Amino acid sequence: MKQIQNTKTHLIEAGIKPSYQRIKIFEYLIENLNHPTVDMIYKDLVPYIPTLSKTTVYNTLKFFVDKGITQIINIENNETRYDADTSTHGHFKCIKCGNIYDFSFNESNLNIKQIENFEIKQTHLYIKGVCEKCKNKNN
Amino acid sequence: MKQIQNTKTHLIEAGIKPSYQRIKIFEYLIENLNHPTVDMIYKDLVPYIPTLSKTTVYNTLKFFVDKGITQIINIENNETRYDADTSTHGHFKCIKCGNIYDFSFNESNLNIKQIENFEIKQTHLYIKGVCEKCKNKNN
DNA sequence: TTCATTTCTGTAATTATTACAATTATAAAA
DNA sequence: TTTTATAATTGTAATAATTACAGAAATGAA
Ligand SMILES: [Mn+2]
Ligand SMILES: [Mn+2]
Ligand SMILES: [Zn+2]
Ligand SMILES: [Zn+2]
Repeated sequence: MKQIQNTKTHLIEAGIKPSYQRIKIFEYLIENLNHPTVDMIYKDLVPYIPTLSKTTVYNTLKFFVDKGITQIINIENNETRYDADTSTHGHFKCIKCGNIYDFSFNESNLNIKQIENFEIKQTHLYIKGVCEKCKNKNN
Repeated sequence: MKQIQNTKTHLIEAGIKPSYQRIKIFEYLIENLNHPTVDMIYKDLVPYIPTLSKTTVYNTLKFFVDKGITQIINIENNETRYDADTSTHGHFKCIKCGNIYDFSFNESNLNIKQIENFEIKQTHLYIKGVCEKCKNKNN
């Protein structure tokens, strides 16, 4: 994932006016690449921004997604997660500990025949299973 | 996808007592492989089963998933879809017409390094974009 | 038929998300 | 600096999907 030095500059470059809340929410995303939910972001930030509204978190994330600096990760229904890494990469969700791990994969290796003439915008790959840590624990 | 001749037998083989509702819901799934939502299933079946409850549709689908004869397809958050084809296959969602297309892909080609020692239970791949029909329409 | 168990149903509760109007902040114009 | 317009944030209400739960109905054995 491309390293981001300055949050403010990164927001401006994406056409986003860098308000206090937006900066804090985006910084949270790049510091917590564990694919947090709205609720996690809100609960973790509200002690530092007591006036923060959950609606702002929702609105801001939607805005980030529209502007292309955040992507939505759908693994479990009813829990939308967010990722500041917008590159195409895979996610592994451990069914024991719940952790979500990033991994890279080669999209071109998939060589899919049935949708050859379709226009691809986004590719999402996720795997569910048991991570190495949890596998070793249960032995 | 493996062809299912007799719904009743298929349910029994999966350890599911074939009640009237269960048979109808499963038959709906194999006749409508367009990955319906609970709401679609309910709305389409209730004219034929006037006493049907949406809760039954929810419960039955959960039961089918537990017993391994149905899988959940998560593409859009807030819309859980169901698929009687439990084989590992990909889904393409057209952002224009909303149709979901099945496609096959070679899982073994992925050879992902980062999760080599992880135990894989399920692999989900979905692609978003514009299908061939919609692409041609907009020209 | 009786009884126990399973399945189904309807309603209420819960949770995530969105709509919306009011408030606050920002920044340009006077 | 004050005024004014616009944008961002907030809080509450509304919506929608899902789950909890208790009662009714169906099933199947005793
Ligand atoms: Mn990621
Ligand atoms: Mn499918
Ligand atoms: Zn784990
Ligand atoms: Zn289409």
